[in-house]
Formats: sequence, C-alpha cells, structure tokens
Amino acid sequence: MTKTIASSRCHHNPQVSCGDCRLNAICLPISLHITDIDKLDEIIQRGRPLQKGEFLYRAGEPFQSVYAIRSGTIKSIRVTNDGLEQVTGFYLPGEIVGMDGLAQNQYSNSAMALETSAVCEIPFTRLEELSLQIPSLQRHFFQLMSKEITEDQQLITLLSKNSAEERVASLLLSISTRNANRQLSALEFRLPMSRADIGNYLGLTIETVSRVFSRFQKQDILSVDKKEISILDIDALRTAANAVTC
Amino acid sequence: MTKTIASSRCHHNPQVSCGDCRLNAICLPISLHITDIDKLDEIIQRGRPLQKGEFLYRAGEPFQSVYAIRSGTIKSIRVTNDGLEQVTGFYLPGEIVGMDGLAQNQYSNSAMALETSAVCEIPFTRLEELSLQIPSLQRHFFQLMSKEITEDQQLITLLSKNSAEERVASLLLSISTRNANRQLSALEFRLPMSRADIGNYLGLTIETVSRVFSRFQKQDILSVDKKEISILDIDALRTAANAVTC
DNA sequence: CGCGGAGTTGAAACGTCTCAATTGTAGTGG
DNA sequence: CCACTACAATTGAGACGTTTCAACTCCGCG
Repeated sequence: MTKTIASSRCHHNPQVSCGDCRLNAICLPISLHITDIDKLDEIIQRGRPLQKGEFLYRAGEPFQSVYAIRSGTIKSIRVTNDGLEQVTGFYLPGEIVGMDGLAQNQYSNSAMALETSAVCEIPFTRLEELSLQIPSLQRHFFQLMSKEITEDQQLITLLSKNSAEERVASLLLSISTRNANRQLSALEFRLPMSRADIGNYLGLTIETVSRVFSRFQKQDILSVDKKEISILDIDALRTAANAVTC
Repeated sequence: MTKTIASSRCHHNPQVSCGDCRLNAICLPISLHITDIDKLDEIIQRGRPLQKGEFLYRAGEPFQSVYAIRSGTIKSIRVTNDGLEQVTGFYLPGEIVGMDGLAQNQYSNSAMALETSAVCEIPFTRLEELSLQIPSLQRHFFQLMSKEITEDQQLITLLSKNSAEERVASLLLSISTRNANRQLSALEFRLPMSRADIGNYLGLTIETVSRVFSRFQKQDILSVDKKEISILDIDALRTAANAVTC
C-alpha cells in the first residue's frame, strides 16, 4: 500500500482539495465553514510525495510553512549539542508538523519521512493573514499549538515517571487511538518507525524496547511480527501503560 | 524581599501598568507599539499577590486566561493517573503561564506559587479579539506558544539523553540565564523551588539532586547554602551540562 | 525545648544500559 | 535461484547509575 505510486485514488495523490480530503474531519478544515475551506485550499501547496528518509525540512532552515500530513508518517528530530538525535514526535495523517519553527523563525527540529508520505504545505505568513480574517481559524491554530504543548508535557511525564514497559505500552496505545480516529484498526497495524526510533523517542535503548515487546508477547498482550502489531489484550496493555492514557 | 507587602515600589504592586512595568522589555508588550500597549493594558487584570502554596488555577478548571508573571515564581504541575505530580515548568517574572489550557478549554496543569507572587491576568477571549486587530500581537502569541513547545522539547531531550549531573547543571544554567535577562545576577541567586520540585521536574529523586549539588560543591563549581546558589565556575558548569545550553 | 519539615549522606537493590553474539530479513549480484 | 552483504532485531550476561530505604543533621517555629 505504501508503495503505490500517485494515482487519483491514492493517498499520496497531490490533487485532492481540502473539501474532498478524507481527512478533513480531523485536520485543519475541522474548524472552518465550507466557504472558508476554499480560502484555506487556495494557500495550501501540495508537492510530490516524500520518499522514506527524505527531509521535509531541516533544523536551522528559515521557517516558512507548517505541514499537514496527508499520508505516511513523519518523525521530528532535534539534534543535541553533542550530535545525538532526539526524536521529538511522530506525525500521522491529519496531524500538523512544523510549529516549533515559529519561535525563532527557523525550524528547531528536522522532519523526516519514515515511509512514502504526502504533505500539504501551509505557508505560515498566509495562514497568519487568513487567521486575521477568520477568527475560528486563529482559535483553531492556537488550540493546535496548545495541543502540541500538552502532548509534549505528556511525554515529559512519561519519560520522568514511567518504566520501560509503561512507555512502550503508552506509545502503542497512542498510535492505536490515532489510527482509530482515522477509521483504521485500533488493534492491528504496522508500526511505521524502527525500534531505534521508538527507543530514541521513549528514552530507551533498542535492546530494551525489544525486550519489552518480547515480554508483552510472552504475556499474550501483543503479537509482534517485525513491525506488524496485533494488540491481543488491550485492557492488559492499558494496565501495563498505567498512568498515561494517550 | 519576597515578604514585603504591596506598596507603590514593590514588585508585587498591582497598580503598575504595562507601560511602566520594568518587565516590559521581556514580557508581552515587547511586540507592541506604545499605542497598542494601552489597549493591552485595558484588558489585563491585576489582583492581589498569591501567597506561597496558593493555586493560580487548577487542572480541569475551565480555561479563561493566561497569566504573565510579574514577581515571584510559579510552578506548573500535571497530575498523573496514579496520583503522582509531575512538575512541567517553572515560570519566572516576564514569562507567560497557562497556554496549555487552550487545547481543551480547560487547564491541563495546575499552577502554584512557590513564593509570594504577583501575576497579570490576561483574559484569553479578549486577547484573541485584540490579536485580530493587532497582527504583531497575534504573531507574538504564536511565537510564545512555539517557544513553549521548543522548551518542552528541550526538556524531553534532557530527560531522555542526559545524566543526573547534566540535568541539574542545565536547570541551573537556565535559571541563571533567565535571571540575567531580568538584570539580576547570573552567578548568585536564590532557588525559588525545593529539592523535591527540582527532582520532580528533572525526573530524579530528592536524594540524587542533593548528591549532585554536593559533588558540584566538592568540585568547586558551586557554592550551595540551602537555596542560595553561587556559581563559582560557570564554564565548568556548562561543561557539566554538556549538550543543552538553555 | 522539642517537634516537624527539608536536606544530606550511606549502603544495598533495582532497572536499564552496554557489550557481544546470534538470528532474521531485505536487497544485490553472480 | 542461491550466495552474499548489510542492516534490523533479538537475546544473554555483566556493568553502571539511579533509586530505595534508612539514619542522621540542620533549622525554623510553636
């Protein structure tokens, strides 16, 4: 599925407008009237899909746009002073990435495609202008940024208070929930990211992530086949996640 | 100093307008023309100072305002499902707290005064209206939220990648820098928060924080007397912090 | 004076990391 | 089609750093 080339029916198809996009119930247009959606459509730019490993933008580049994910998965990464990478987020279809760039007029993260991905580019100065005309858009954007803040704080709590098992379980539940919001299966899905990305995001080593997966399999909570995940006992997974219900 | 009652010269004095406030070079007004500052002033509400331990707002309360700190220190805390607290931030004079509440129209954190503190309440719906009229205010607010995001991501990186010593050193450098921005000493200051708050914020136990302070003292990097901190060797402290230059 | 909270210090326990070996899988070329 | 390589993932054993538990000090305050 992720390897299909762009066609009129394909997720990566660059020709779809916001009004027709199957994600418009969860993406930016959710806040807009029909007439306003067209205005939004006019400023959105849709390019060719990104291939796995390609950068959407890199840390330090001048901030110009935020991006709505249309298909695929994007990870955002910060580079620490000593050259290590820190994965700061995974962005699935319908989600917005790039808002970290506003503060300093340059991106503080890099964004990389984890698989073939299509994005809608939203030039920020034009979005700002539009926000001055459409109060509900301004509010929605404030809310989007606030949501990013609360999600980051959830991750902070996870890193600060929770064990390896709790962290991995929380991430799986988060992905499960976000899949469900997109009408996909909450119990069976393919992880778009590697064990290394998971570990990096959760503050764990690859080996620890792997061991947790193994333990969950032995407990019949999960069935894991490489990146294919089946949640066999979601209540047990919720229990294992403790605290955080993403 | 922190126990002085409000007087015309006191930091906690509720009568000061934004135009006269000694923080206006680093607070919200930084983005505004003189005429616009008056408009901002009109919507800002200043109440009596909060005493140590008092809540500015509590998680779950309906979101109505963001708050600019005028004096003192506020900590924001999330409560996890299992009842533990997670400190998500410390807010010093000139900084804005409460933006996490926007996403869900209710605060996701509680905010508590760590010492006697005065705040300027900014009703959000009025700030929104004003932002529609003053583009630079809208932009500034977007930037403020973006700044909160990048700072949270810095903390995520710190928790995920850095040792106890690096975390404590980073926090001290952050406070030092923020003090310097307010024309206070970068090398000698009083920590407004307890060891418990520091540990909680940094994902460490009280004991570990205490041990790190002791080690830094033995290395002549710091002089610690309860909450009074003197940075004796800021270069060594930067080295100890590694990576993160807050 | 004695109480309680905050902070410090020590010793052992614990969980994750590190290092290393092994397996499995996808991609490449003979 | 199979051998070969490169990479991702798994698994084990020991090392390491932080936590836990406990005792103790310090200080403000009734």
